[in-house]
Amino acid sequence: MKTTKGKAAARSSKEALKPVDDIKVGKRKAVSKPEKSSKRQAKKEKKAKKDPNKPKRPLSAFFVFLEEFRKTFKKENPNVKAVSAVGKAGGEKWKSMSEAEKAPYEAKAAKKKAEYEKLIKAYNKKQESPADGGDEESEVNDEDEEEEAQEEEEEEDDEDDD
DNA sequence: AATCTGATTGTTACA
DNA sequence: TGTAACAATCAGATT
Repeated sequence: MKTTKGKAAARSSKEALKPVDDIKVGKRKAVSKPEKSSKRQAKKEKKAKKDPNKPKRPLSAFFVFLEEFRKTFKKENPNVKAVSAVGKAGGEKWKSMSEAEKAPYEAKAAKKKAEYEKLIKAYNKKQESPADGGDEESEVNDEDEEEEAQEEEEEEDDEDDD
């Protein structure tokens, strides 16, 4: 049962038709120490959805850009239904973009990261055993810490000379 | 039916 | 320090 082992091209026959000969892209993992093979968690949250409160990792600038790119890509390529197509196209475009272009995306990603830290902290707290013999300074109030940090910071003041 | 896969890069987390 | 896996997406594919 190596359901999780599926090579870059094994079961699916749509995009998996790609030649696995020199595809070095799909080998991000198992680069030199596959001995452990002790994955901390499942690969997707779908299966390991045991903790619905667990915050997902912050999307990287690339992913933030991808979300927008996907719309555009699908709009111009409504026939393309392969996720890999957008991934590849987005990847190349991303590399083609200048850091100045990625800047706004990185800024967005930075916010996600900040929120993630906050969420993960709260998540850790919930996991921790609150029943700790000690003096707690009125910690939990209603065990319902809903996020409420909606701040729109637009720091765009850098366009003058050209 | 529900889980899983592929592909991109970045980022996070552990040893 | 470095590796390893996951973050979204979408429709097919597999269990």
